[in-house]
Order: sequence, then structure tokens, then C-alpha cells
Amino acid sequence: MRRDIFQAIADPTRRAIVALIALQAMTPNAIANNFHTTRQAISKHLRILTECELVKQDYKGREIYYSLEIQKMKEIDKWLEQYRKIWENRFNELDKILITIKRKKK
Amino acid sequence: MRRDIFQAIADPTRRAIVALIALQAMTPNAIANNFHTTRQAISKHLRILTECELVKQDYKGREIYYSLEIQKMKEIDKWLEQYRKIWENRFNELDKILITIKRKKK
DNA sequence: TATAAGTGCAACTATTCGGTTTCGAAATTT
DNA sequence: AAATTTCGAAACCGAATAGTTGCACTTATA
Repeated sequence: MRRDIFQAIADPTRRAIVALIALQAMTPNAIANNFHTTRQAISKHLRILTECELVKQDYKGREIYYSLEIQKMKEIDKWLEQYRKIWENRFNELDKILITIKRKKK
Repeated sequence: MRRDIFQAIADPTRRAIVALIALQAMTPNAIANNFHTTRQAISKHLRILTECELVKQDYKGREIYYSLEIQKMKEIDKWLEQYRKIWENRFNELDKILITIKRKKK
């Protein structure tokens, strides 16, 4: 069973769940109320998100509150870092060209 | 056919392809040489990457060079932005606590 | 204590996905 | 012109996935 964060966020429903619980913890029922699907389907998504540690559970009596493990999101940011360098370089090169054009106009 | 960038980078082989062609354009054969799979399988991945515009094609005779559309990567960065704000806030709050502890020590 | 509410888990189904094999088209080389 | 190279597309297969339904467990409430 392959469970990594990239696979977890590939599903649009899971991205919506992540956005929903980013700021406040929610129970599966409360989350499911925001979607046109069953609670069990949401439960499955929550399981996947929990398995890759993107989401954590807090037991309160018979309710389970799910909340985002924001630290895990940094992994995506870390992966993106290598590409950020590339697009920033391209931007700088474009910048140089624009400066050269400006100079020529003077 | 659902083709978005998040689904595109969900597959580890596709992430590897992206990393491979990030700095230099490559042909399908050249790319496939880096993996333990057939050229056709790589070709399928390239098709998915092309369909979601993460990769572009340049025809040179009978060869097709694939290269990364670095601009598209910014979409992930943009999506990540809302969460970056959250983890930076958490960090700042931690910072405040640390400063408070330091003051008490004095 | 009996009932209701909140939840996870297993079984099942339809669909999607990653991969291989086979084929044909287009460009290059001999 | 014939053979070779580079490549995409279609057909097919096994595995994974998202969803539904049904059920059992735990906790709260009447």
C-alpha cells in the first residue's frame, strides 16, 4: 500500500478536506456535511490522510476530531524548493534582459 | 478524464521524469533509459504530463524533446501559499513563547 | 438499562491506472 | 528504394481506488 503525501493530495476531495480542517479540528460527520457523499467515503479519505500523517486524530468521548498536521505540508514545500530555484533564475534572467532594454532606450 | 497537476505529480515515476527534464530537454528514449520500464510506459506518463501542461514538446526531425514547463509548478506553490501562512504563524507563536522563556530566565 | 449517536472496518462494485505488447506512421540512414 | 530509428495509439491485463452498504463497537442520554 503506497501512501505518500503526493498521492494523498492528488484527490480533490482530500484537498478540500485538508482546507476545511486547516484552521479548526472537525469530526467526520461535520466534515461529511460539506460534501455530497456519505460519511463512510469521507472516513476512508480521512484514513488515507491519517496514514500518511497529514492529519491527526484527537479523541473526545465518542467523537474524533481531525486536524491538519501542518508540518507535513512542509514536505511538499521542500520538494518544490528545487524548482523554485529554477523559476527564480529564469525570472532573474528576464530581469536582466529588461534592464538591458531599458539601458538601450536611454 | 481528470487531468490536474496534483494527479500528475502523484506518481513517483512522473516526479522522477519531471526532475530529469527540469534542466534539459530530453527525448522519450533518453528518459526511458533512466528507468526499469518500457519506453511506452514512459510515453504514457509523458502524455499525462503534457495533457496537464506540466511538460512541453519540441519537435526536432523524428525526435521529440520534452521539457518542463516551470511556470506550471507555480500552481502548486500558489496552492501551498495558504498553508505556508499557517505554519509561519505557528512558528511565530513558538518564537514568542521562546522569547518569553528567555526573559523569565533573566 | 435501553436507546440513540458517532465512528471505524469489512465486503462488494464500478472505474481508473500503470504497465506490456503490438501495430503503424513519419523521418533518417544506407 | 529499403531498412532502421523514433515515436504515439490501441488493445489488453492485473492492481489500486473511490464509492456504497451493512455491521459492530463505544459513548452519551433518557
